[in-house]
Amino acid sequence: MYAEVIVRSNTVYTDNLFTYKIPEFLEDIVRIGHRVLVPFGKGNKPIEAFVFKIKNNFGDEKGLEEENSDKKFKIKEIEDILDEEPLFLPEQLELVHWMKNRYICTYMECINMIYPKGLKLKNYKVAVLKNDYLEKLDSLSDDEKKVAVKISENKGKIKVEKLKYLENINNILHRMKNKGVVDIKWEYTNTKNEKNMCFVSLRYDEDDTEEYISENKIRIGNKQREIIEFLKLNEEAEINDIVEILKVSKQSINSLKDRGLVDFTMKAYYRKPESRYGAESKKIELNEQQKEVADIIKNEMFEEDKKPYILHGVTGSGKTEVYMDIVEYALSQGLDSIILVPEISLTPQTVARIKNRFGDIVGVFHSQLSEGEKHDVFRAVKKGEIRILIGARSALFAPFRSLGVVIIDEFHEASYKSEMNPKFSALEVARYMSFKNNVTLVMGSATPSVEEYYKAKNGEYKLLKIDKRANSKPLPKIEVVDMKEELGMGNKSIFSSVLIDKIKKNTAEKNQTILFLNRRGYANFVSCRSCGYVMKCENCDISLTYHKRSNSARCHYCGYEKQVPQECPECGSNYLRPFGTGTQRIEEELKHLIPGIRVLRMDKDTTARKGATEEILEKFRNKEADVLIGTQMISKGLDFSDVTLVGIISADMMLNFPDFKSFETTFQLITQVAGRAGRADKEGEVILQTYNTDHYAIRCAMEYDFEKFYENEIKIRETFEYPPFNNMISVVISGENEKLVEKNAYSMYNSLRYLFKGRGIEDLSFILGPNPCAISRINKNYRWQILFKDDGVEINLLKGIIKYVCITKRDVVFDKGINISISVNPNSVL
DNA sequence: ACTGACTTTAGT
DNA sequence: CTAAAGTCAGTA
Repeated sequence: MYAEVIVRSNTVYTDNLFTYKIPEFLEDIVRIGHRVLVPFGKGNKPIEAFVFKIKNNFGDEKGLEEENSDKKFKIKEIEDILDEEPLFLPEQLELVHWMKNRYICTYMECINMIYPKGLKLKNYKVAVLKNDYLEKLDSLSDDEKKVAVKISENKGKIKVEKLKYLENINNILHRMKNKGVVDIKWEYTNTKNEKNMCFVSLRYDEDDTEEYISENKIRIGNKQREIIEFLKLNEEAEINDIVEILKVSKQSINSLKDRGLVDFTMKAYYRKPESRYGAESKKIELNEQQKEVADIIKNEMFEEDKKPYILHGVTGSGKTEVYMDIVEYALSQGLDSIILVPEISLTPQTVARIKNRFGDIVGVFHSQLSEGEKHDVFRAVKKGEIRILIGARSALFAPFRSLGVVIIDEFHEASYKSEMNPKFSALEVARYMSFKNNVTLVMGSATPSVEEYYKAKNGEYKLLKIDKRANSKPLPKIEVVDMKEELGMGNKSIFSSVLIDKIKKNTAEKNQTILFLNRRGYANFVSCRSCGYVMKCENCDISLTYHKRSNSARCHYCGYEKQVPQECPECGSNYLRPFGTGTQRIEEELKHLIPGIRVLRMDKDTTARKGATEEILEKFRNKEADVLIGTQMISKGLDFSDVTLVGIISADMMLNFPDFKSFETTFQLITQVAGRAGRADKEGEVILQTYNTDHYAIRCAMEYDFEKFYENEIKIRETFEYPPFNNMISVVISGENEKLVEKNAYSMYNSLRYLFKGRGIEDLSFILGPNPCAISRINKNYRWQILFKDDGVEINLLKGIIKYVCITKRDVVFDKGINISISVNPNSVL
């Protein structure tokens, strides 16, 4: 029998299935999904591998019989299994296979998603002295003798790593090996990054213990006596606690165990990621609309060919309640659920609500967990201790055995597309899972993405709507303020007079206000009024943002920071000034305009510290502030009952972003931010400041007319052949050497042209570029891009050729020091 | 990419 | 002629 495995190595060159023979002793044991140990490479280095397929014979398709094929390879044997049970379920490996093809990445990158590195295989080389080395000692040179002595001091065996401090050690060892003094071997350890706690308890009850002691004439020391007395009072105690409390040694506890007085029980210990979420538990009766939607989904849960659902519910319509109702039903039917949220740290409220409703069976999974913590969560899922997992996109890969429901909240969010390999879209993966395993998929949003809505209209999803708020209040009225007029009336402030008046009034009435601006820092950029010089990052092609507190200019891409000089470095004038508006400036001006107002600011600068987000939100909830100023972060999921006013400072900022999704983003952000107002008993209102009052994204948002916005937007997408009408693939070529990057971009283009020509494709208008990226330099790396649309070319052929050029023939096409990043349907093409 | 094997060069 | 440095190809 043979196994096809994926080997763990961090290169693209070994991204194939490798065939190994299954030794007889493992034939009945090895299964698909097992982690095994295989010898790899010329040195037969022991490495970790994952069993993908098991076959009775091998090479039947390709004619690779051992005898007559000239391309035959020598087959090695699997050395051993690394875990008793297979690590992966077969459907997980199918998913890996699908993702690899879909997102043009390696097997290992996909495996890393379903396998947080809690188990590790460490391999290392050792030098072993041969038994008869003393006889050959005379033939050794001085440095060789030194090494021999060193090894013998180390009981005749040493990790080569530990000799690295000696110069030329590899050559010395090589010579010693030739002289027959040492052996060089590979060894490994298989470590589990799992913690167990050892609990100690008495084997017999109190009286029987004393009887046992006297019967067996056991002599007990003072310390041990203490331990026994302690255990009589405490049924069970963790071993480290006993050591701590009684100031005894582990040895004394062990000796009690050896003499049969106490028992040890090992229990899995899970690193508990701190969970400080406000507790607020109120079971809410679903209203009619909510119930209707939930019932449809619940009734179809066991139907074979149901479609995924898009739940289009206005802000404040209580989608979370619907989700919970569905999850509860699934649970009652023995099915597990995954709930995805955009960025877990931003929605502690949602997490808290779900935890309060379902208790201990709720797990949390997100990218800020350490690898060990992730491993623990997956382990608990596997054991069935977690039945409901709430988390960011990677929570999708949790090893549930009977997954019934996947819910994706705010599915329009960009963060569902991974920026790292595998650059997967959580929506696509969830859809794949729902088709493959008949999972109920519910994707909810107040502002569905144009792409998915288009698919829904084409019947790929079942569209469900909730158009009333749960509090049966109307959506907050949005008032548009034309900032051009304000300027005409002589108001140069960033606040319109209407907004300031409303904030004052709202504060006086003890209500709270949220102000939204999509830019952190104090000012957009620092520029010289005299010569037009703009301060730029030294590592990136980005103008620096002004931060007032440190009087410095910062790069929001790489973190570069520089003091703002007194004089302009170009012309020497002292007219260097910050321009534009950021959240810091809003805070400052607001405090200036309304003395005594209490303001909280929430952006990447104030939430960098762990737990800071929760702190700020908690303060705001406790009404320690009148106004919350924030960026994107405050647009999602926040639910404060006293917020009755929302101000959107500058809606144009996002509108003018050079990306085909910028209108959609603007519409979504306005709708979402506006939705923060008036969520409880009080009605809310929204002030929207803009220079662009006539833009359809703003007009439609103002009227809460999603359909109208969609109709406008989809026409534009169609005209310009953007998604959903085409798939786009972006390949970014980057590196520190500007000329080399350009050269490589062109050499990639030429390879592509050659390959397409070979297939009779002459018209290459579906390839855009190569061009420098819109942000032409990030972190010292120059960036060029080639864009593809699958227009006039079959997507799989396109992918196949990109993969061939960028991965298979990578070292032929590209120079060293060049990075390639491939993204299928990227969020942005900057 | 890494590693072992093979090739060339430098040094006595 | 040997040791060290450089080059190359395969990974089952």
